[in-house]
Amino acid sequence: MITVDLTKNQTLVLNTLSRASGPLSAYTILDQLRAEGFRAPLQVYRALEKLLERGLVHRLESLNAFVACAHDHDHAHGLTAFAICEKCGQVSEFSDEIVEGRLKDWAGKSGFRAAKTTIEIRGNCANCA
Amino acid sequence: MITVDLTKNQTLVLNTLSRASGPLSAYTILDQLRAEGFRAPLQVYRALEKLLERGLVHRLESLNAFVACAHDHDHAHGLTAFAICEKCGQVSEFSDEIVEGRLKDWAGKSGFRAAKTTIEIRGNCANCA
DNA sequence: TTGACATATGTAATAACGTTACATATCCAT
DNA sequence: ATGGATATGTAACGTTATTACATATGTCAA
Ligand SMILES: [Zn+2]
Ligand SMILES: [Zn+2]
Ligand SMILES: [Zn+2]
Ligand SMILES: [Zn+2]
Repeated sequence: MITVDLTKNQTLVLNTLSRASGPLSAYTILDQLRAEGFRAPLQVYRALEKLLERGLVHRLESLNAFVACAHDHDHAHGLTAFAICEKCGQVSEFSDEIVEGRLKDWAGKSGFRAAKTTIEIRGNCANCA
Repeated sequence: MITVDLTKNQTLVLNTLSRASGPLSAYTILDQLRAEGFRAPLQVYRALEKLLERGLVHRLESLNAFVACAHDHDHAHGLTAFAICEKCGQVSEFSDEIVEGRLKDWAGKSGFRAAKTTIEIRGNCANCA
């Protein structure tokens, strides 16, 4: 398994997300990286694009925000679901083969060719509920 | 079962979505309703808010867009999943009790209190694949 | 080494999506 | 009639994402 090095900007963005306790918007990342020389949103979006491709970062569609992958290595993701606490911002990442299978079954029966699936549960985590 | 009448603006927005062949953004709805006197985004967002509460409209988080509910009556929704064709824009709405149960199980084990769950499959429909 | 190509970066401007604030109107129950 | 709840009108603003164009850097083959 080959691992391509991250570029400078990709590394800065990934480190910012990894240090954060919850999801960050692209503009929050930008603000946190101004000290490192970032000046424009595109610098963040371009880095995010590559990090997303490699599965090192996930986009939370219901939040328009991004999180570092909870897994510590660059593994292939199956279908990943996210539980997002609306109080403390904590995000839990989990997979369920049965859910994945059922959605695959639906796609098979319907002739739908799935490219990307989003599962996001909004609510309150055990600590906050 | 009581049914509260929709207001004028709610009716206009719902009709616009019902006539559309796919999801519409709030600003597209606004543009289509300028002839009816709409002038500002808030007129659309306020109508959408009520329509979403009543389950007559759904928000597609991964698209920042809205669709009329595919069911012709104002029924209670279980967990609803959406399959969105990225080529023709067609949206299929379906439910799966097993998926719903598995996610509930995960929440139960984790102590997570779910408020709203989003499932969206992006890809190509049978006609477009 | 040089030129050609792909990839990465810098910057400004603009587009797209959503909310806050405040004023006015309408409906309905007392 | 009047007070409160709901709906509407309008402007201004805030947030999220993309387009366009220029510059820089790395790789590879001639
Ligand atoms: Zn992950
Ligand atoms: Zn929490
Ligand atoms: Zn529906
Ligand atoms: Zn299609």
